[in-house]
Amino acid sequence: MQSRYEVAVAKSKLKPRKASVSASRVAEVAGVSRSAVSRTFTDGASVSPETRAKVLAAAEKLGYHVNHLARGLIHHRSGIVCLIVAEMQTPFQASFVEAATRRLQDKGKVVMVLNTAGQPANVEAALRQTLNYRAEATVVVSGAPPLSLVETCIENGQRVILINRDDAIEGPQFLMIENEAAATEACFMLRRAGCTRLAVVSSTAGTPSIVARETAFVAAAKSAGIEVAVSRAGPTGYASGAESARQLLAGSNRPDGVFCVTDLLALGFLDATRIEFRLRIPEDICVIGFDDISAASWLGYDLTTFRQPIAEIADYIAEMLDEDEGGPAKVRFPVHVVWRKTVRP
Amino acid sequence: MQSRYEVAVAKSKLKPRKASVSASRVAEVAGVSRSAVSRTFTDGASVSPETRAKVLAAAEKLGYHVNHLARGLIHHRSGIVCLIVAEMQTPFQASFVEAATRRLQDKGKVVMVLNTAGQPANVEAALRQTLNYRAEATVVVSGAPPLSLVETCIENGQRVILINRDDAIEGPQFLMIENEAAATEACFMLRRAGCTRLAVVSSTAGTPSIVARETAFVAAAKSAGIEVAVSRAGPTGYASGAESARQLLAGSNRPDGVFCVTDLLALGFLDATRIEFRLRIPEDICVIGFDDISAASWLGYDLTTFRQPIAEIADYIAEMLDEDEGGPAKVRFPVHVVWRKTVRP
DNA sequence: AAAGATATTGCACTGCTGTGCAGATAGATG
DNA sequence: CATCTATCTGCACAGCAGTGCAATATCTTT
Repeated sequence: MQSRYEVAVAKSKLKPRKASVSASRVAEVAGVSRSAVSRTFTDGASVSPETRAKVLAAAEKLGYHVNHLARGLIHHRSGIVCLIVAEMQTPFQASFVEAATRRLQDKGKVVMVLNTAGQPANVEAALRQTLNYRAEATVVVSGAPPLSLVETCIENGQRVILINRDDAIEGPQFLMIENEAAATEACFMLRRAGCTRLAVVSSTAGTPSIVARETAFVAAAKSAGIEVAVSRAGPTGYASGAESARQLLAGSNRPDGVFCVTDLLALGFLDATRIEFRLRIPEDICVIGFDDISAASWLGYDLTTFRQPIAEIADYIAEMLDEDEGGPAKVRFPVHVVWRKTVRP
Repeated sequence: MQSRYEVAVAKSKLKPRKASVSASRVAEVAGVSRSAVSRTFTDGASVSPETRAKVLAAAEKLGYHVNHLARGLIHHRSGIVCLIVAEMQTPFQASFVEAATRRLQDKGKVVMVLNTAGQPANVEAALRQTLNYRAEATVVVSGAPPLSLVETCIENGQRVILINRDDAIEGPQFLMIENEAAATEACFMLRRAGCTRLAVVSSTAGTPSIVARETAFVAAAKSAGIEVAVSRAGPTGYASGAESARQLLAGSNRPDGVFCVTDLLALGFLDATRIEFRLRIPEDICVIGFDDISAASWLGYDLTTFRQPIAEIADYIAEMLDEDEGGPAKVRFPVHVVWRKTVRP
């Protein structure tokens, strides 16, 4: 009894929801068979012009739209691409989502955004959703996916693309930014500007990108015989950058060249340095950021930074999903220096 | 022959794509009927503990996940909510998408993001996609939807939610920000700070929100007997704000109180004012923005602005979609002043 | 132990669309 | 006019999962 009752409740909650018009309804109105309707909306199918016209007229009149859920069921292709992302209100992530949705739509795909809200546990739930909706591909922009689930996705015919990760697993495609090369270049740029006391401003987030940039910068400096001060004041953001400035500049041995692993960190660092410590940039301290978010080019900042090739990555993903064969397992994208005014030339 | 050939080509393009595991496969492995599998994954259905265990074991082993496309087909509920949005890399839009995806996911929905890429024509295509995927609801965050299509959506049982629009049409729900009240308040704040020469910095975008704020500010000033200088230097963004500063401050009768209809405009205005004209804020000019994007609270800006209740709106949408009956046709959300340092108290 | 109540289970049908196949129609050709 | 062919058309089945209904198994009660 109990369970019956629950069923009833569930049913009433999963209310009918006025059914939408189907192909059979259109066929009825147009006076043709349902097959004819289906063929009218299938590229390259054989329908006479008259039938086609009748169908289109009826469809227009009824407001018929092909049910992609049913279509996907047959073709084993839902047309859905999932984007798993956290912190999507931050400039960099937001730009990526924007670029990806645009490019994928151009290729006829549709994007489902799964927000992990920063909770690592949610990544698993998100991957399960990609399976539930039979997504053709999943792009993991942030977060650490459970590898066993990634394997399940691949076994189920899904393409899996991991951005800026480097796990030891066969199957997914890895798209990576040349973080190390950029960090090494940053070190070189600062040294050439005459900086001798280097620091790196990082965060406690510990994502692969952040760690790679931080580590590579320290290594590059070390190989030039320079010890680097590392500051991680909190999560990756403006406030942490400002806090790092307070920590690094309070001491006596203050740095004169700083690499911030993210533009947001850099902007916070810049503001605190100028406003709270009244230091001049780049005269007293040179600063380099990473990402080239739009605020980096604002009048008050003019931040020298590295541009991530967001559009190129989005293009690459869209192109690749269009092809039958997946591309190479690992692709690295170069970053480019954007020279502005926070480093002496 | 021609068409047959095309069919063949199309078929080869719509390649099989390794089929994913289905309930019948699980039933086979578990040694039960397909119904039992279905019941195991249906809340409140009647299955014995042993059967359930066998099914779960087989499902786990095979990596089975219920096909929500098929499930949606039966229930007439896809679980999909569409967000139609443009310019989603801007701070405000990005925050809204973030909040909406999070709240809707909490309610068991999944969000499909349709990027109109700023092309008005794409709004129509986006609405068609919502119909194709049988979305339960569509939230139009930006862009002007063709009203006839909106009607089609509603006739097909879809909920349609328009943000900051005011069209004369029955059916959709309108969620609106108290733009007028805020703009009027902004005028009052500036006058109380002793400003006598007012200006409004707007944009050429002409979206309803922008226009409403601009118009209400001008009207409020007029009723106080003040003529307002209006500047629209370009699209809604930092660069236009800076350009507006150049236009407004170049003349002799420079304003001493400025309402920028968007924070991005305000930040551009602030920077150009301070850096290029060497004016002090708030001593020489008071500035008020709108949105309370995160950059507004950065050290260098400290912008007095209005906070849009993003979280509340997202909550409201999520709650409302959960209920059977749609809420009232129009709901207005209040905005709150965030006092910082760009207006004299 | 027999009858009645209850919990499970499987069958078969539904929802929506795509498509192979066979039959029908129209057009071309000798 | 008869025959062949190219083009359409409709039937029927497939793809996946949910569910009413009837049959079966299990347990309770007298």
